[in-house]
Amino acid sequence: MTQAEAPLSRRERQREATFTEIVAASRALLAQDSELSLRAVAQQMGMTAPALYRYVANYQELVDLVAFEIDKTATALFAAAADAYPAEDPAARLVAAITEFRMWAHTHRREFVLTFANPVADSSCVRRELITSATSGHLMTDLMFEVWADRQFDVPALADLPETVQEAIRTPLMPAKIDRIPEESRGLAWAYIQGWTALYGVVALEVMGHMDPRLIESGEMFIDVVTRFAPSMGLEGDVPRLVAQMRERIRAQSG
Amino acid sequence: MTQAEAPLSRRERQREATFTEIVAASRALLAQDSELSLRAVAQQMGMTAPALYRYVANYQELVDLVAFEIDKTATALFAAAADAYPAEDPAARLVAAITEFRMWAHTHRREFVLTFANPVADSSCVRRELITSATSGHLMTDLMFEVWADRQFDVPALADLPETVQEAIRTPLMPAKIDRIPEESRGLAWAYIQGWTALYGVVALEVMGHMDPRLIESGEMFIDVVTRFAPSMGLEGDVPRLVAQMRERIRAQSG
DNA sequence: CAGTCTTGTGAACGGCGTTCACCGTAAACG
DNA sequence: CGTTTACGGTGAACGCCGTTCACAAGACTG
Repeated sequence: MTQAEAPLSRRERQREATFTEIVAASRALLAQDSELSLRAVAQQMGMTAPALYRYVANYQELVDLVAFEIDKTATALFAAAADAYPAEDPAARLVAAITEFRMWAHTHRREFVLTFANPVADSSCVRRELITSATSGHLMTDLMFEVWADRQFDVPALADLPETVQEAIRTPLMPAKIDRIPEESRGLAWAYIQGWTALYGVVALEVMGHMDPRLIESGEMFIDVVTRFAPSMGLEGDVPRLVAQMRERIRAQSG
Repeated sequence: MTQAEAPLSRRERQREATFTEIVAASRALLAQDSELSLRAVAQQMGMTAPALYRYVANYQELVDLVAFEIDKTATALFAAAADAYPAEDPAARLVAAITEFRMWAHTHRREFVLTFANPVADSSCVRRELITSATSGHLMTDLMFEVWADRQFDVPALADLPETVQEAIRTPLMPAKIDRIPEESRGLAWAYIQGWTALYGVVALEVMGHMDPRLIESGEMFIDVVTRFAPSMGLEGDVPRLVAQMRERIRAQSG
């Protein structure tokens, strides 16, 4: 915004490169299920730990940074899954992204916990700032908006919602691209948060292992949650095919 | 079971006492927001860290032990909250316990994360064993059973549920006292897991801070989740008074 | 009494986040 | 051009952590 073009000086480019290398090294560690530590990251880059403090204020900031980056690349996966379905079928696209989210969470437990189940440090500016611009939130809201544009399902009128909810929706702090939503349908944002809450509940419970292993493996609770939420998006009739779609994706992974 | 009476020898009593002191020291640390570490626990007890290894195999086992104990004492709180309402009003009792759970989670973030949002270590026997006998699960199932006994709301027929769900319900690994449920109503267990998943979603999201602070503070999403779940328990007509009950409890804390 | 088993200790190892003094070198400046 | 400055790195150190191990003192057992 402030800087239209970026006349990155040599130094700045170097610095940028190191930043991305830090993230890459961190993700490599997580991928190979090693512990994420400053020393380990430094070693992976052929540096020593104190050097990292030139780029990051402390350990927590590294975690936040990595979490944000994970969210970004994971979101690309979800988007790709959605793009396997045509724009004319927004319901299938939304379900595809959601299912991909669930599968990703299971194949990337560490990353999931880091990104979505990490108690956001009290007022840690860095994280808050990043969370506000979280990209997975944007994608999901977008996909849900498309479903709404297609089906025009009922959303609660703003006036019917509790005051604090109205405030939260009117000036959202969390990731949401509500600018496309017409004023009279801002209740859609509330529906979005409802859906995200439900989705988060199953997936987190599954990933944390606080659920019957057989239910986790089959994914039936996940399917059930989506199924119960679908009608509120005007998708009653689509439930069978959407369930089939989810089952297929789940089977693809386990088989 | 195997030992009817307990002729606890002096040594055994001493050992038992030390065990409870370990848990107490750990909880004290958590309460004062200190880090939970073997060394800290030992110091709190006037011991040295290695001594703890006489009681606990490793750090994770201490955590599991403490988590189980936290669940136990927290459950007592939830039960007490339920007991503020008469047995003739099982809906109010259930809602009271659930609301208390939510409030407790907020006032005991650390404990909540430790107990309910801790990735259960892969096949760590200790934890699995304890989880199976988790007491909060028992309480909630009981309270929900009472609602069912009162309202006789519809539950899915076992035959209508996916196979893996049937298995999971017939031989539950998770905490649930299903013995009181008549054979033809075992679907109630499924309804219970649905409810727990929804509840877990909001509360975890709130506690982790991955939600608009204003929604967290007002608790409106929590209320919304309960409200949307109530009809499936035959509580459509009770929603207004139950909402009032929740709002009162929430206000009592913040105000 | 002697012997064993239990429960504690202190020292040590390796690893962690973090700080600090220090040093080359690349950029910026006059 | 030379000089100065600031950046990005180092190694050593501090105080934590979980964990191991040899060892000692005490309590039970026969």
